[in-house]
Amino acid sequence: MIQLNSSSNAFIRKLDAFVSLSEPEKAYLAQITEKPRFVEARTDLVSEGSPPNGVFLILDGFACRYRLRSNGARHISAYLVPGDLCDIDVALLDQMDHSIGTLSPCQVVRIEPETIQDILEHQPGITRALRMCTLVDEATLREWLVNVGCRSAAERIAHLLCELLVRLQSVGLATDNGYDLPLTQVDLADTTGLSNVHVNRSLQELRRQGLIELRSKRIEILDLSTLRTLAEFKPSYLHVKTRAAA
Amino acid sequence: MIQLNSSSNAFIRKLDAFVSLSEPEKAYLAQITEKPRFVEARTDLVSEGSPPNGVFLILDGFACRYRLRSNGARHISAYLVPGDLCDIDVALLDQMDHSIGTLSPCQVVRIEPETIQDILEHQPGITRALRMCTLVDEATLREWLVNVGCRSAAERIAHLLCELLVRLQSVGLATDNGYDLPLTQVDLADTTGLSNVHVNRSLQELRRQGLIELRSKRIEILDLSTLRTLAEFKPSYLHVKTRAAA
DNA sequence: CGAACTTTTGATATCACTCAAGGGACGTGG
DNA sequence: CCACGTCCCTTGAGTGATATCAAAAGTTCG
Repeated sequence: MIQLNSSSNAFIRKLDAFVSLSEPEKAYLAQITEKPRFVEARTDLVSEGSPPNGVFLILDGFACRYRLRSNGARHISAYLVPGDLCDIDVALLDQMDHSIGTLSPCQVVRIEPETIQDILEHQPGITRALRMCTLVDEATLREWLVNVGCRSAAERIAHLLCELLVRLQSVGLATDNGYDLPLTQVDLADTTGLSNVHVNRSLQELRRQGLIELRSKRIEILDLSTLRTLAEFKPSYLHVKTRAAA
Repeated sequence: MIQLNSSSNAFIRKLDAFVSLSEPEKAYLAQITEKPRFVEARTDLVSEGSPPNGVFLILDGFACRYRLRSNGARHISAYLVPGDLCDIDVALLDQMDHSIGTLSPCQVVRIEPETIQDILEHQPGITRALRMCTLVDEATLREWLVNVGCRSAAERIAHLLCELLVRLQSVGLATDNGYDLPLTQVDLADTTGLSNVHVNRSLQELRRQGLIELRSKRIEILDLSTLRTLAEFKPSYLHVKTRAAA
């Protein structure tokens, strides 16, 4: 288990893992993130079509980027887990091309455009870490595209579960093999491009093979090695120093 | 037809459309991009696993980002068309998590890390334009994910064709309804997550409906409005001032 | 003119979807 | 504390879109 510093939070831990922040940098980040706001599940933080206004940082809970099709179908294109920040350059655009909403109850900080500007101008270390975050977000998006584009249902789900294990471990929110997963099967379906019925059956298949245990929003990965092989999961795209090298 | 300035190229045209470059900025970019290199089709510019070294700019032809699965399957996660530059911050990472290769014969410029550094430090206007390019690339990736995740075969292909029309128009390489498309049906299959056989049948379906004409690497869109409706294509994610508003 | 690649066609197989309904779990109000 | 509603998970049956395999026809290019 990663030992949590009381003055730390998921965001600081995540950035620190990328660039080894100095104490003043940590203090700066702690000050910015000190008053999180509670947001209920299934609430939009940013809506498609609206002008971007500041940037959101998730400190607890799961949020996502998503789009709605005209037939009502939702597609989730990214998860925002604790420590994740939406794009720092988003102010350059005149309107959002997707929405951001919570999936579970969340602790959220909204960062003002002026603060972002201040970081970009006067905090090179933090800026560097944030740029790396953006690159990793992009790599993750590419990985999801590959996932949906050419893997079977069970493989897609397995890949997603492996990815979340690494991401949550890197912010101290997962044990060696398990983590809280506050998503419904419908959420997973909208993420993987499958129907909820088929997600259900694929999860059962993973359980039947003894790879995972999943109930009441908690997952334990019973056989990580086989699950990784099945999903062809190679964590390098996350650019995290994994504790257990693949 | 967009009238091409002889001192201009696709890259300058693209950036200029985002931020209205000054003459000195255009001159700076012209100087950087003055000696393109010819690269044959199906050649890697950057390989997965290798450390990034400089950044590539496509001035003519089609390239792509792709990954290979262990079973040999390829998935294409982005097209690089004339004017497109791969990520300016890529030097922050220690190794590439995907490959970049040409699909058709290309004119390519390699930009040194020092040049990128110089731009980021001393060319705020250009930097701003490049940051917008990155945001658009990310939005495009999200759109592709939605495409593969929840559209039918014909819709996916239609969407891709609509996107390319807008992107190529923005750099003066498409007429109102047509452009050169130097891709094989296998390339399209690896992009859309379909089999090449099914791409072929879907293209026939689009032809049969009188929506497109496609032969010998040239596509004419015969009924753009219907094609857009079919694909549910909304070009806002490209953040381009389209000549024909949707 | 032949070799290699690309597109097209046909036949069959399969994965995943849809529709429909039953069974839990959880919270709320009586 | 029970009754009820709601949301989520699960199961079954039937369907459909897309994959796979195989081979023919067309194209490109040295």
